[in-house]
Amino acid sequence: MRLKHLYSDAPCTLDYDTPVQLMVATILSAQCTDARVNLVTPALFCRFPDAAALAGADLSELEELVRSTGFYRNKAKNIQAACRMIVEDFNGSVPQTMEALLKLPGVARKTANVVSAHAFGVNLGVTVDTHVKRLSYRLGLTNHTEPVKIERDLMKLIPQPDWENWSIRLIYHGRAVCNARKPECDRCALADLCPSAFLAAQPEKTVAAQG
DNA sequence: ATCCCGAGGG
DNA sequence: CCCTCTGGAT
Repeated sequence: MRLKHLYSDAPCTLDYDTPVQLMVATILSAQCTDARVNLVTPALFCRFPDAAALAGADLSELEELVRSTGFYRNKAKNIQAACRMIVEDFNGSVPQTMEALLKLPGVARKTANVVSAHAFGVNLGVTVDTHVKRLSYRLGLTNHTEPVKIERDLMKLIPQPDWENWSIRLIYHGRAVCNARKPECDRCALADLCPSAFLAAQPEKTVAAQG
């Protein structure tokens, strides 16, 4: 199995003006679809365009602006705290190491991976989220259930010289094509190699089979 | 009802 | 491991 063949027609970049905006949008995307994040970010970044503005924002106004993305109280508080830390400790820029990124409130491994890959073109690791787990399991890329072991297995399959964006591609493919409810095997580049593809005609059995 | 590019805390 | 936080789409 060569992951080189895992090409989706999905964009591997998120179009935001600055790394700070990308980080904010990524925090907002937790347990929330991109479409809804894209609905709130224009007004959000018009009102509070950078880390300094977000750091000084009125918290309740910030909460209202991001309300529809869910978990909005946590997200607003974390975004503001992260931006304050960026202003005070990181010279106004999103830090570029995993160690520093993890210090930002609301940023853990998954968000750090996505921010780094999108904003800086550097993969700090393979993000093993619910989508990547499902995709890896269906494709038989791993026998394991622990994210650390799945990550290790995936690392072996990713072409190392140019593995930038692979973390993102895996997530996106798992979300958009190899999705939980109705996997779109007819537009999956790996369908002919996938032991689960034939179940696509019976989506309820596919989901049940994944446990 | 179930899920969504999760994080933080116990 | 568990739980909580939240709104919206399907």
